[in-house]
Amino acid sequence: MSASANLFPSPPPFNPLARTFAAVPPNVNGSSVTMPIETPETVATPVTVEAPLTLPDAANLSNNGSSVVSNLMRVYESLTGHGDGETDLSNSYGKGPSPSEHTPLPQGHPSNNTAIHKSSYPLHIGSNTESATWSYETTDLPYRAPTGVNGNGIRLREGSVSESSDHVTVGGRSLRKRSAPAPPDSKDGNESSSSGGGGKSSRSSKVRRKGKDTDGRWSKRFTWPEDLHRDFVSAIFDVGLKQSSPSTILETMPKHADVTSERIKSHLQKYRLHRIKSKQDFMTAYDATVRKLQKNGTGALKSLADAEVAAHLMHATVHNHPTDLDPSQLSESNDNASSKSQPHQTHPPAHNRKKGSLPHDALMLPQLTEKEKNSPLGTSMSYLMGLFFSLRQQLMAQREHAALAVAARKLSSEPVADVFSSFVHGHATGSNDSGALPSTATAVGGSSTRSNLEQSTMMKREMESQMAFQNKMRALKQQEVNKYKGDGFRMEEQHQEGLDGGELSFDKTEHPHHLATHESIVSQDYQGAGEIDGDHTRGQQQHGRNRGLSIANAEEFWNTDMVDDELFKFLMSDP
DNA sequence: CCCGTAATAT
DNA sequence: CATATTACGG
Repeated sequence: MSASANLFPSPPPFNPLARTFAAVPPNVNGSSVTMPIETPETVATPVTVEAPLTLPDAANLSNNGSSVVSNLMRVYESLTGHGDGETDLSNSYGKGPSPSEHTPLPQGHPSNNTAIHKSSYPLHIGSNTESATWSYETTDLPYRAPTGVNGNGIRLREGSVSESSDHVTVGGRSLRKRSAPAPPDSKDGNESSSSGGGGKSSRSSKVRRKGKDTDGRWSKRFTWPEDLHRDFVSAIFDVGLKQSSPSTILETMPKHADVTSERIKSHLQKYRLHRIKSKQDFMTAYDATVRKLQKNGTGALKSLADAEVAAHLMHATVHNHPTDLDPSQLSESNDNASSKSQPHQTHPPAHNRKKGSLPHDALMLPQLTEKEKNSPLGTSMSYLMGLFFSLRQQLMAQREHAALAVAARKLSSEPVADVFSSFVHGHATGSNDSGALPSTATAVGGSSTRSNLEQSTMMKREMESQMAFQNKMRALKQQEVNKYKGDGFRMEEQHQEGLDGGELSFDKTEHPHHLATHESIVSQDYQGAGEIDGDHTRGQQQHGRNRGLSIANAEEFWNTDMVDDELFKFLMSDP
């Protein structure tokens, strides 16, 4: 009953946003990703998904409210679909399924669930969150509420469903305002503050007051709805954390009545704090684990969670361990029914697949279960998928560009595409992949070093992963933008010149190849989006054995800069 | 006035 | 306890 638990709901990484992206010329030939449908109990049936995305040109990718990040998040959810949440969805919210056309997912897509809360969102893709589970209610108002209208994101107290209709419009008057800081004894009845004395803030309050004692009472305290939070984060991404200030964010973020600079200021503060704490927690756990690993073999591990997983992967990598992380450890999954066979492996055509090496299969994207989605790995997976799709988009776009611009030239299409597929194919899953990703194992026995990370709340988790994600995306975005510049797109040099805003550079990173603790890791991942520093250390470091991007190693993959350099070089390999 | 941080309130 | 709101100092 902890009401508090819901304040910042810790939902699956991302909520399903409508799969609204409508018609996109399926003409997109080329690679399609094959994803095995994997219902917890049902065995997979391969399905090829045409990513139905529309790719605005580079320009569109960057501005207001249409941050790549949030878009991708939607994209992923859409593609992945939230399982027809057997029950939960019951929520009547989206009762009147907005007339909007959902492009039905490619036939056979597991989730044909509906329950989409439509509403116009910045980009064509989006829609609002349909919050079946989380308690907070987001306003129905379309995001950009017509100025003046108060679309309040104010949280509604317990249970009652908000009707957009009734408006508690309270005439301006701040409900409480505390005046003098300290006079120990003087306790002002703050109830009806006299705006007179102490404070000089002549704030035109926009605070709503509780309408009645009865159920529907507005909570005075504003809580950031998930939507806004995302926009917020996206904004940070766009502008860069270090550049982030209430004002900048405010500009970057889609306008919303309830978002004031002060709110942002506050939120930002919290955001930063969380970031720090998360980083510390992670590093601590990571270090600890690494030490253990150095001593005892990997075998000694009883549980793997979060940082431990990372550490483990790292360790394995360094020691050239073929592939470990036996699924057995990781998955404490609840799959009771299916005992042995791992459904996820839908074996395509044929071919004898050797253990370590994969033939030219299509990239198999596991259908994540709810539980998995919440797990660190699952989350990472999500991002990765988003990344993939995004990249695909980019490629398509580039093809078009190329085709148009230089129809004559032969460099029109071919190269790029192949590179991509080779990437996808060549490095797909290692032997272990098994869609069964860990759901953050719970400590076994007594040695539980409960890392707070496990209990992470949305803020935390989302931030962490998003930061990592954002770093990557930022890089990608930047590169793309650079390319599009001048239209002729030559990839020669990327004299990075920040696009709007300033120069951005992602992580400066070093990749000591030793058993690294802190230093290396820290500098990589958690640097946070938009951290800028003068130093542009192009990742010239070679990632020795990193070449194989196995999905299984999502974490590692994700936490490495390899993506920025290697991958891109790979994908966009220029002539 | 804008920001970041610390102190409070909820 | 976590998060939002205010106060305060640069």
